[in-house]
Parts: sequence; C-alpha cells; structure tokens
Amino acid sequence: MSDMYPEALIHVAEYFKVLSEVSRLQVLCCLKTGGKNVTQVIAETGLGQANVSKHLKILTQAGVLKRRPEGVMVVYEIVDPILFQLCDLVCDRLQVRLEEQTREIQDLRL
Amino acid sequence: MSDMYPEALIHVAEYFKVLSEVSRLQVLCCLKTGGKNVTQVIAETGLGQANVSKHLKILTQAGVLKRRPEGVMVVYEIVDPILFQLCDLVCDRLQVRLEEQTREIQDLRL
DNA sequence: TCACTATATTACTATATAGTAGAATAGTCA
DNA sequence: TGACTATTCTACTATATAGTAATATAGTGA
Repeated sequence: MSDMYPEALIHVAEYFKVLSEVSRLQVLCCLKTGGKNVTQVIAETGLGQANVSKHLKILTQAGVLKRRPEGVMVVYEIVDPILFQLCDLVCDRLQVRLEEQTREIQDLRL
Repeated sequence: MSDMYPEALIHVAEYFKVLSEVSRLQVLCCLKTGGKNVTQVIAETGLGQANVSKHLKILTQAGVLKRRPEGVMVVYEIVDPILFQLCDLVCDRLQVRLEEQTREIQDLRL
C-alpha cells in the first residue's frame, strides 16, 4: 500500500482474493490444528474431491499451504505465518461493526 | 476462524473479497492521505466515474469508508482501523515470499 | 424556471472462477 | 502384471462481478 502503482497492488489483491472464498477458508480452518491429507480434508469439510484438490493447489501456489507427499497420501499444512493474524483482525473488526450496527438500530427506537 | 461453520466464514470471505480488487485498492491508496471527494478520486486513480462510484459504495457498505456529503460534493474517508495493518502484513509477507523464491532459483544454479 | 456540476443508478457485456463429472496419473501390494 | 487407492487434471456449466454508456438524481446559482 506504499504507492499507487496498480502493478504493485495486483499482488496484494491476489493474496486477498485467495482468502475471499468460503470453501478455502473452510479448508484452512480444517488445517488449523495441523497438517492433514486430502482425504481427511474432504471428509472434514464435506466439499467435493476435485474441488478440494483445486483449492489446495490455489492455497499452495499462494504460499499459504505447503504440500508434502507421505507414502500414498499427500499432506498439506499451513505455512503462512500471517494467516491467523489476518483472520483474527478481520473477525475482531466484524464483531465491532456488528455491535455498532446493533447500537445504531437501538438508537432509532428512541 | 474460531470454528468451522461456513455461515460464520461467509462474512470473513466477504471482507477479504472487498479488498481483492486492484481498483478498490487504488481507491484506498488514494484516500490514504485523507478524505477526498469523488471527483478527486476519479482524477487520481484514472478510473471511470461510474466505476469509482460503484467501488466507493462497496467499500462504504463493507465499513471500510465513511460517506460524508459536503455541499455539492461527497467526501469519502477511510474509517476501518485495521485496513493498513492488513495491507502492511500482506506486503511484508509478499516480500518475504519473493526473497524465498529468489533464493530457491539461485540454489538451482549450483 | 433553466443550466450546470457532482454523484448515483441502471442495463448491458465481457471475463473470471467455483463446482462437478469423468479421465488421467501415480504409488502400493498381491 | 493387475487391482486398488489417493490425488490431480480436463472440460464443462453456472454464477458473480468489473467496467462502461447512458440515464437519473440532487444541489447550486443565474
């Protein structure tokens, strides 16, 4: 955000875009407690197999996950150190906004 | 990110989606130094009028900007306290990733 | 009132991508 | 080798949305 060149902003936008899909956030939540193989992710999220595979690829290419083959299986784990900071910031902010909106609606009742 | 319910993740995904477009990041960069009216934003970003109007609305509805009519003009300003924290975190992370990739490519040369 | 400026909305096109079915690939074991 | 399992890829459809042109709205001053 230090300058205005759209070229530099493309990468920031792409990073945020990776985190802007519910299914991908589900996958990340599922991996929060540690690395898991694809079958486990499919089972825990309830998403389709091909779909999970695609999202895991997108998250890996974005540098959020790391792919590690283990025998027949492939284990994915979170390696992005800022991921949870980002999500916690957003969650806190959303909560504050909701409280503000609740207060505004109450004020209308006076 | 504290649970797995997709309903809760929808709001997080929506927030990230708002920040996942280059044009909107341009608008935010333009407003980083202080509130501006729509005409100024159009001039500084080079984006179309209707387009800027649309993005300003989206950013306002997301709670990132605040709309304040001033005479004939309408001034928009950033009110989201976490916005720059988020962007700085992502920028730093992207820089680290680039350095890692540079090192990996150099290692291939050995 | 009319003309002018600033902003917002509507209707449309073009593009991107989520999800899926089915095929392909790769590894393991008998 | 063949059968089986785990994962990835390909081709496709359906949906969402960025950008734009034209129109609408709203305020201001002559």
